[in-house]
Amino acid sequence: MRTTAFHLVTRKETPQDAEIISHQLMIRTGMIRKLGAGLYTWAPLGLKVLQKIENIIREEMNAAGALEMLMPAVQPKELWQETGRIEDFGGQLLAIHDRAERDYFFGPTHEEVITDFVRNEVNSYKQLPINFYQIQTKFRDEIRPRFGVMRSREFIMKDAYSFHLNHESLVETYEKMKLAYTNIISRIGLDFRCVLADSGAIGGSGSQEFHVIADSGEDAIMYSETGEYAANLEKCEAVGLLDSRAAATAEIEKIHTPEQKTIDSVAAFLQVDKTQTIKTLLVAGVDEPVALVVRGDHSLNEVKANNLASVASPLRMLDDDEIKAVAGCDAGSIGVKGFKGHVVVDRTVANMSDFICGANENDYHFTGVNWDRDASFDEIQDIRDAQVGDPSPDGVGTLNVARGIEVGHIFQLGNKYSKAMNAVVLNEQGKSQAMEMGCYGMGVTRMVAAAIEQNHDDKGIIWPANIAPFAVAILPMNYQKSERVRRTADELYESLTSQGIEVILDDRKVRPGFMMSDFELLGIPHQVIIGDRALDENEVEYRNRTDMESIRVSRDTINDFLAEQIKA
RNA sequence: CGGAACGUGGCGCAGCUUGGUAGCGCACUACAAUGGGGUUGUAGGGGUCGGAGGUUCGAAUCCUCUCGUUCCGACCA
Repeated sequence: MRTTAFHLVTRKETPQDAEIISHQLMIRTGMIRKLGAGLYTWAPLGLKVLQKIENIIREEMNAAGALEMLMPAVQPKELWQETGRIEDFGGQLLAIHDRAERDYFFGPTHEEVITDFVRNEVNSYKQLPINFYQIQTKFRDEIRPRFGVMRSREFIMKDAYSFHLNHESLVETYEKMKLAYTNIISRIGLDFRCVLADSGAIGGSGSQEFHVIADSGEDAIMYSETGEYAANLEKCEAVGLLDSRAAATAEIEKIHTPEQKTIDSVAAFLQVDKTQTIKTLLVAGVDEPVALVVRGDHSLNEVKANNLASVASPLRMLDDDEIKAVAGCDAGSIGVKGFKGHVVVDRTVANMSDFICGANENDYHFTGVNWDRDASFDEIQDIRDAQVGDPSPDGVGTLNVARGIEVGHIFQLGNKYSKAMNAVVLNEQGKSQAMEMGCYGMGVTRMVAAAIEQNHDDKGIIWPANIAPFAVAILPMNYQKSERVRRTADELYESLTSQGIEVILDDRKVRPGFMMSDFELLGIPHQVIIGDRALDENEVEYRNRTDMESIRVSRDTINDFLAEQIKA
């Protein structure tokens, strides 16, 4: 490709509305352009990268035995009524209708459609297991799209759905998909981690997420520093920190604590460590208000709380008026002693003694509180966020934290959808049986952004070799006037192209500095600078985008040299 | 959805307080010089100021409504 025949529009200035580096660089290089909130046009340059990622995904999915197909993006509302997921997805569903006022959703995911397809196509256990996938545009009406294509509303996802006669078969395919995902992200060239995850609105029994490690990641990944354990913070088990409850040593005492409304201020006021205090949070429950109790220095894990049977879903904190009605005081003084309602305590809290809590009366706290003697709880649950330094749940090492970008999520769905939609097969005994399902998502457009987050410097993108839009950039100095430079550049271009190497030759009439800056921004892995200066010695210059060190290479051997570099 | 801000050529911004029918940088076009790190000069093209309504002799500027965008919080590939 010659730049004059390509669409290359770079920008020197950082766009004002781009927060993170990948978004900035994608706009500056001209890979994407914004059409509206969370809507992006993929320019030819961006699409090249996107398609490379798609192809890697295809190859690995095919190799893992999955079958590519394509389902409609627009889905009849009736399908969603069958599974009752309209509520789960809520406002994220883009509702549309046709001229006859029939209702549709623009698909945010395709469990319903595939299950409908399979219930009609698959009738016998002999057709199982089977795994279908597609690479397709999805739409989720995100409340807050941001970070360019990292969290856009319209995006491209690879989604796969597997069907099985039994759980063992599901697990087998699940493991295959896990391996395929590992291969895909490795081939793309990114540093990632597979972690335990909450299944959220998709549902099912078990799931794992694939996170590309990057400081700008929206998720916190907890991992054992010395072991194998890794989990999304929202899923990461927080072990109880006290082995057993010490005997009570203090008498309960009501203390006047004027204007002390936060754990920090109460602890400072009473001159105790925050670990001696507890925090009581009131949320809406299924039957009655629920008090969720965590240690003062811990934070409530809302995903875990949301998953509790006694807690109303979605999780909702009581507002000031409700708190007053339930506890008889304001939010800063709630406590467990005398609390009327369902009380859920964190594992750590269950083992505390002589602790401090609110007195359910404004400006008063209790000290020396002890379970059984002074207060009681209904359940012990893991409801807090794990913290750096906590013991790893698998007993190996302690936890540390990293930021991650979720690029993939695999689920063991079980029969949630097949039961709801009556997707059954006849088993060997001729009996009707709901199929077991797995589903496996991967954010294709997000992967592009994640790759940039992980591979850039102050000059621009540094593409991993397997997804670079071009492998080689030929940068001729004074292409327009120097016959010699022009001929050398053209010859090299033809030669590399004929070998199937993707080359971009910058034949624009621009100054050297401009051209070099542009290609540093674009991040093409291998760059060849052709100028009269080196040609005087029958040489050209080679630079690798990673280290940017110039190497003089003979004009006669540059072709082989490049082929070697690309292979390496 | 709650909180904040912004909307002026393709991009980044000034002008708005103290109304008098638009300006700067980048980009773009032409010519010339330059020719190894976003060079320089000259000459150009392009906007009626998000939209609607109002106040006024007169509105980018004041008022009202509306649409859009972005940022901070709860969701997800």
